[in-house]
Amino acid sequence: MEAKDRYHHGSLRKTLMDAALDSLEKDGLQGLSLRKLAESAGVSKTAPYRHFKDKKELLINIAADGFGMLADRLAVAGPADAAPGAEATAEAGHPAVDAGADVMRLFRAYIDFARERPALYKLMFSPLGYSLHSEKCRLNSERALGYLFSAVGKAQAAGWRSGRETRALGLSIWASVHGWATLLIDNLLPEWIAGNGDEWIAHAQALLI
Amino acid sequence: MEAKDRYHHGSLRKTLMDAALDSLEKDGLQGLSLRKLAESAGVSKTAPYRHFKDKKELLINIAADGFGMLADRLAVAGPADAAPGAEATAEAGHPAVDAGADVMRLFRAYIDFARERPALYKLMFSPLGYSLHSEKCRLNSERALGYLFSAVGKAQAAGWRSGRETRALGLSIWASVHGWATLLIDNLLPEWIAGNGDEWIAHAQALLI
DNA sequence: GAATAATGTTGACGCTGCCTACATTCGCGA
DNA sequence: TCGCGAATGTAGGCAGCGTCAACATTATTC
Repeated sequence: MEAKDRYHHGSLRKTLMDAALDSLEKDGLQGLSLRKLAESAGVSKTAPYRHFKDKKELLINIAADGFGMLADRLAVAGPADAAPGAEATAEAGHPAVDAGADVMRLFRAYIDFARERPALYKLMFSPLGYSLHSEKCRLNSERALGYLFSAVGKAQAAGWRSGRETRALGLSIWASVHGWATLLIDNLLPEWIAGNGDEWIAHAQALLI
Repeated sequence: MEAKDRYHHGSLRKTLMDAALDSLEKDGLQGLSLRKLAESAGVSKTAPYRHFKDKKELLINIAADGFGMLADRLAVAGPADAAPGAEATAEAGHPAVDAGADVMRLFRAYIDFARERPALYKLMFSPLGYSLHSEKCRLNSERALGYLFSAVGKAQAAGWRSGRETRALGLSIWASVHGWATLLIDNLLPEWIAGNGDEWIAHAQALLI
């Protein structure tokens, strides 16, 4: 925006991260190259190495942010009593009526996120196993899963599948939602369900409800 | 094995496919390069292009074979009456007792396959969307899923979750098993479940049973 | 046996990640 | 205010990759 001809960029790290996210959305993980990012930031091809040890480290940071975004989404879509101004609905008091509904809302939010940012979601769960090597990745993913697990626990307390161990049920739900997300993203489902709509929900409920 | 100095390889295509599968298991998709495959086959770097249009076409064929292998696995692990010599158990006649057991056996076989050949499994469901672009891929994957769906249908006929639509339930089961497979493969589960053992089964049953 | 198709080779191009050596600028302590 | 070290950016180069075009060799077929 300002003088472009100064030696130091000023905020190259953030610029590269933003550009990487854009590139991911546009061309996928395949099309993301450090050199292109550098060029788009108006900087030489090796400048990125002052901020990231290598390409993998950049991607790990992107993935970590992705888990953060997912966690934020789930937080917003979480159980009513976790959202601000929830006391009202709590007072209204129909606790056990739609016990599974909260879980289903998270399920939905999770998949919405994955479908909005498919390349990012794939990166987050990519072959390189990013989430294991980064503390930030681990923390954010644990936060995201935390919302899911606590919703499952509360739903159980309200009578939904109360017989099962919460830990086991939570992991099963996670596996299920992750499976749906990847199948939807990769367009592996038959046409009568793979559209952009919510037809998948009716099917997913066959197992969940 | 024989004279190595003849101009034509004789079975380069198959050799390349085998080498590709090996490379996949050993170094993952990342480490697979056409040039290395060519060299391991004792052939020049561009020779593979006489048998595959490009790298992607090779991988699509590998993926198609993978779906074939998966289908074979599921066929063997399928409902007892589909296996040879099953009349005996059928005569014994406890049809509805463990209606979900057949589904669970397929579930197990599916995940065993994925864990034995993680790189191949990931390729089969990789970002490139292989299964869509190849007839062989599509047919083999449909065969594999066919076993799963028919097991679900039979289990329903025997009383297991009989209220649900088979198509929806089958897809949900597939999403679930696929989710478990990828989470296990990528080591994203907590240590207390991610071992090589079958601890995951107890957890998966929390949703399935 | 000659024409033709199938198969393999050579050399090159552009792209990539990343290394080493060097240049510029920033920020802090004297 | 100066100067020095740290932070940041640049230039050039290397090896590996997928792929293309041109050419060589062998198999097949009339």
